[in-house]
Amino acid sequence: MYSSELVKGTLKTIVLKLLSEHKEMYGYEITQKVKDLTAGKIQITEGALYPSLHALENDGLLTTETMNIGKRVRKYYSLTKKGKSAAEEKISELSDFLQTMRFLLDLKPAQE
Amino acid sequence: MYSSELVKGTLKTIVLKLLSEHKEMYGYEITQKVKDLTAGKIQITEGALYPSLHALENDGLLTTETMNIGKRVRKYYSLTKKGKSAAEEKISELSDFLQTMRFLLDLKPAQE
DNA sequence: TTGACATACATAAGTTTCTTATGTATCATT
DNA sequence: AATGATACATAAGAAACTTATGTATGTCAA
Repeated sequence: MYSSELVKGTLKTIVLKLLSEHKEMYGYEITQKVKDLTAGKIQITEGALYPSLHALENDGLLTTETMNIGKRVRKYYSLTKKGKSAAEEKISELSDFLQTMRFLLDLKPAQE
Repeated sequence: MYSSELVKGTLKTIVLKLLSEHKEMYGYEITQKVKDLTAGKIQITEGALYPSLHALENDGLLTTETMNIGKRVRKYYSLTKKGKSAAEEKISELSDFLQTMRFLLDLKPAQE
């Protein structure tokens, strides 16, 4: 598990990335997918995810479709057109950021 | 410039990394170094840096030495022994995290 | 058959870590 | 003498979480 400050800030981008690969996913599914893909190193809590999904929907990046599974309800999220381009931007920004951070971490000792 | 949520959470690790390469640095120097190294893409504000430095010092990871430059004061920070091992841990955690995030971003569309 | 755990949604209070604003002061340049 | 860079500092407010709690269904083992 990574310290939470690190993961903080990447949640929405992760969600947008997953939805750009999966057409539609529901909240709980997203938490499990991330957990699986990262071997448990990133665990999205529901307290973080649901408000985040609601915010993305409010911003018009996601639409929802509610399904009844037996007596339970599932809310499937998918990218809107706006969401697709936002996803691309966010993903590319994060990608760029990762490279910059990689560069910083690879610095060699300054001769002093 | 990256959106601030992204950079959030990496500040202390960046500081520890720089100090593990430079023996001693003062606050303003750190802000300039990061700006230079990242071509302005990461700009650490003083409102973020100074409290963060104070916290690291409080946790026993940094020690300070005050220098007089003309009539001005500079506060040089350097890693303590505890700071050195904390730096290694933080850097390796961030490095691991970057790899995990890279993996997530490289995912291909799931056949659906 | 009941207790534990997984599935599935949701929200609210509290915390951390920033941003933004402000303050003080020195130094160099125009 | 005014501007911008250098150099420290702190405080109020915002953002994005964590932690706790609530509701409810489904599954499985003892």
